[in-house]
Amino acid sequence: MIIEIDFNSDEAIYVQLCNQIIMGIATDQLKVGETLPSVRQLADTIGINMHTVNKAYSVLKQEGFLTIDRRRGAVISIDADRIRALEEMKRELLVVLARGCCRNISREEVHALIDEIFDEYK
Amino acid sequence: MIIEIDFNSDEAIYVQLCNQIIMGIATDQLKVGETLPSVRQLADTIGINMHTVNKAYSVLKQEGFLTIDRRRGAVISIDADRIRALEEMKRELLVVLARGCCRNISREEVHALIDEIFDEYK
DNA sequence: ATTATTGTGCTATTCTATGTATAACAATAA
DNA sequence: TTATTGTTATACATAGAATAGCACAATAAT
Repeated sequence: MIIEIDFNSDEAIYVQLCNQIIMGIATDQLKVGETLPSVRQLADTIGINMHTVNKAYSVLKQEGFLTIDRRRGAVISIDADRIRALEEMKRELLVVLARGCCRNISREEVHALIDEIFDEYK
Repeated sequence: MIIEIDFNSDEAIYVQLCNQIIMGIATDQLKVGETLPSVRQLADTIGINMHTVNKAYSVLKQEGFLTIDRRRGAVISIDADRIRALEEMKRELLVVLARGCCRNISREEVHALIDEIFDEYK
């Protein structure tokens, strides 16, 4: 899987890494059970520090997107807490949709956008 | 309009302020043409520094949610660049929906969530 | 068994963002 | 005239982000 970091972004590198990996899972480019590269390996590939990758992995572990096994390394394994996920999603959507609503983006346009994105996801 | 800041949040105070004001516009609690309190006044009400409020207002001005008039102060006035707003919304939704998709949140559940939120908005 | 690689922990440093604090200025309102 | 406004500038303290180097025990590869 190709990971691209925007070093000019105001978003932290480890956050970008987390988001790209999560989007990789959503698009089925990364499948449950697959292993990610070691922190040193991925850091070398991207050209960043080992600890930055380690932080991303730690966050993903904390959020329940992967487990870290001594033997196999970082393994994709979803801990699907649907209730918490729905609550979190609503909190985030409230902010995102407010911006759109102010710009006169209609309910239908958002629905279309959702479908468009879901078609790319599994 | 009531503004509540969570000082234990990891989100910056000025970002919370921006989001609450934008959500205030979306829920029609703040209407176009209305004026916001002066930076010193609002800072005093919330119990934060003047510059923190000023930064929030500056960001909102930059993003096109209000204009700042010497005479009237900060006035709500939406600069509706729909195309840019749609692009920005898609970028944000890609990240939010990926998290939900991994947690097996269905397309229909998201649509329901969108409707639920839009019912609160204008 | 030896070597290499792994995740993890620790300390340290640099840089940036955030929030607070004063002070000052010109423009406007009272 | 006086008070308040938005704005700008500087300074300081704190926290987060990213890098760097070192070390350790556990595992994999040879």
